[in-house]
Amino acid sequence: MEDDENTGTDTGRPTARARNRRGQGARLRDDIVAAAAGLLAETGDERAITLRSVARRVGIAAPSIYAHFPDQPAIMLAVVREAHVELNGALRHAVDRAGRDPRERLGALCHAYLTFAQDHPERYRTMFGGLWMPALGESSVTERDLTDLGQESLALLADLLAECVAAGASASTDPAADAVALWLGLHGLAHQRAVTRAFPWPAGIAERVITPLAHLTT
Amino acid sequence: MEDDENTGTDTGRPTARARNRRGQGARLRDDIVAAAAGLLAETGDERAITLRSVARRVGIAAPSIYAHFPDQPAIMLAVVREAHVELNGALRHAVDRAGRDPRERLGALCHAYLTFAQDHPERYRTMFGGLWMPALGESSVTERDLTDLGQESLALLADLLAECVAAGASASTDPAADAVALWLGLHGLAHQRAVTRAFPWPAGIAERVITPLAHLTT
DNA sequence: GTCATAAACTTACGGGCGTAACCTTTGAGT
DNA sequence: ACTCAAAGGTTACGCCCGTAAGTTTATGAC
Repeated sequence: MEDDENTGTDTGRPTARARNRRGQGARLRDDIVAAAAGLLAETGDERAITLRSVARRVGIAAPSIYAHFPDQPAIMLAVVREAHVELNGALRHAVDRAGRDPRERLGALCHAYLTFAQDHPERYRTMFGGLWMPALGESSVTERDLTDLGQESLALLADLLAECVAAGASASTDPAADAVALWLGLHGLAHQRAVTRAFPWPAGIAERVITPLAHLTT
Repeated sequence: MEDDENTGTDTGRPTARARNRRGQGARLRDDIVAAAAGLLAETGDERAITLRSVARRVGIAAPSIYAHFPDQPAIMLAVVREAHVELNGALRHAVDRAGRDPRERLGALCHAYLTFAQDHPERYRTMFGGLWMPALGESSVTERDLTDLGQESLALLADLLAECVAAGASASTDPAADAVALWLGLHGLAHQRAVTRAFPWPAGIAERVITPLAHLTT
């Protein structure tokens, strides 16, 4: 039936991959991460990211992953790291495009955050859903690896909020702490949107969250 | 080595279960849900809830679950439903104990919500994390089953916020919509706490979220 | 007592998974 | 030209999973 040489085991490798050059072994690492990210985007289910499925997609044998990742959680961590880099880039880009008014810059940041989550729900869920970490002690991923992840975007948010305070656009008395509160509101909205598409959202829910939490002056 | 009669297959049934009486077949259903909930609480990983693991814990054979649940997602839904009932009970209890001052009643509700999430992180994650639903079209669980789940507690929150407005304790102009915003803030905090224990929480983060979102008057 | 039937069991198949142990290709340096 | 290690492949073991098909047990109505 199949004219292929599927003689025995599960070498379900559709795209035979060209072997890398001598020093280029690390390029496979990036391909593995990209494949995992693609798998996540297509299936929307992080359970679909398994050593074998990733290997199949890359076009390599499953054990070949061991040379680059000790674990499946390690792959996850790499995917999440990359996603955070992308998120931070999108946030910075949005802030830069927003001009100089601190209030508009903060608004741009918040909306870019929400847009990112809405455009890539499965990625957002994986970044913050924390499902792949319960087996933490058994995996190669440490707790520090996780806590450091969101700090950059949070710092960006805190900076912009402080800008708003300095410009008189926000009445916050503790921008660093209120930035956390604001982020929590954004996260709640972003996460819930990423989880259930069907929810009776009131109109203008984003502003209803952002304006009070940022203590924006009317 | 094992003096047990493990003759062949995986009937790893440690606690031989007494067969139910004629009309009491539905009691096993409750036991299944309880076992799944226990499994979730102990492992903290909803992936650990599988047909076979649940069956092992109940003390029945895996296929016997089919008589009560068509799916593994169906078990999940039952667990989440029960958890929501429990949450609503806890919220009501807290509100009742809080006396008559609307503002204190609202505060009690919010803190009870956060406490529930902190006391049962894995349950909270499962209730709102939405990991078990990606394979939605393939399972017996419909989208309606999910959207209806949080409505009761949300309605309770909206009622209390309206009470606060009536008593002059809140400046909200649209309690129903602001209740959603307030819930999102609570959810963001609760979820993040349920996901990562290690996070640089500022002091009084809960009030920092609740007070602005509820538009509480100082 | 008998006996239909609810309640649950047994067996078995096919598949996916992680990973240990070993083997092959290939290109760079000599 | 030859080697040798990097990069990756092969095979295989053991485990767990969902579920289809048929079978046993014991309860309660007659």
